[in-house]
Amino acid sequence: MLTQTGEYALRAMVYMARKPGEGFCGVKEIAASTGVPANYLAKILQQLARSKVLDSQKGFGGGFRLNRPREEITLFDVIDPLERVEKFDQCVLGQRLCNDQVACPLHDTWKAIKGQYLGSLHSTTLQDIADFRSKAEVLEHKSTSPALSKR
Amino acid sequence: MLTQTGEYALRAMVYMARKPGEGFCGVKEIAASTGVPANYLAKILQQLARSKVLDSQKGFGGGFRLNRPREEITLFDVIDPLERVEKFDQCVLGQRLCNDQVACPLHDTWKAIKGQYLGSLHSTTLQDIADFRSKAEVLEHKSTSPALSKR
DNA sequence: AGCGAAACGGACCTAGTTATCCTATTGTCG
DNA sequence: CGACAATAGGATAACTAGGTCCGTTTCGCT
Repeated sequence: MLTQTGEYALRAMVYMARKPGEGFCGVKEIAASTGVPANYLAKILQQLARSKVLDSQKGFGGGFRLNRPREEITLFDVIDPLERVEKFDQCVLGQRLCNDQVACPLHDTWKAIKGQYLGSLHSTTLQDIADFRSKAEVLEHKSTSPALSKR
Repeated sequence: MLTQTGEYALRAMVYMARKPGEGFCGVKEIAASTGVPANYLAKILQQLARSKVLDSQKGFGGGFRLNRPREEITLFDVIDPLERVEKFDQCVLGQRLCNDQVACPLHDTWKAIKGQYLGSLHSTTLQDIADFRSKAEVLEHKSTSPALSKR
């Protein structure tokens, strides 16, 4: 479903999206909080920076931060630069020619499955994830919730 | 979305499901028709035989065949024995404890995405795929279609 | 200007997946 | 029974993804 790399990227992005404030956060901090190997995470974040999802800053006090507001970054934006998405366009049965007109037996079925998946990735933003509150939290703050007025 | 191995398995199974007759088909035949490396395909089919999706027969005239009627084999049955499905149960964010009660921020979202995918795999049978007719075929046989009376 | 903290980039190592090859083993046919 | 055709299964090679290491560059701070 997700490669290890894609999963790591998601962990880091969710971490950053949920962290209050606008400052840069360092690789070490993110790695420690998400359990991702620091050196490898650095590579991943560099790729995300290259694809303009993240913004990076060298030197003291530097690190990474979201390059756009949370609600404008989808799960697709995070995963797309890291996984072999070109395979998505290729026919599962290996036919050279396979499209809506000339289709392999699996085409319609697989197109639907693929569509659902990509649709979900495209329609879910980091905002949606960041807004999440566990049931425990919801119960705890049910009556006197200041956090919900954020919006 | 699918590993190479899973894709190859699907190709072979669709081929067998669409092939008329009940006899065994050899690895070489399937490999030639689906473009899958023959030796590797043999390994895959052996695994599918071990997981009771296929039936195998050694010796002259031997090969593989579906172990159950087409309509009782789902895409999930084909892919499940070959891919690391245990990962599906693990929290994407890496939390040791993550379930409906105590959940990570991604839990609900990812559960939905996963559910759609697995649901599709479970609800699509080889019969559904085998029944497929391309638009060209549909047009060709539109008026005098004997094939549709199969059911 | 000099120091240290960070990302950047390249080289390299490791492990898992994909693919090949070779030797059994088991079946059919003459 | 012997020849042959097929799967079964083990060993191994090739490739790719995952992961580490180290020197370089860029920045903030004093």
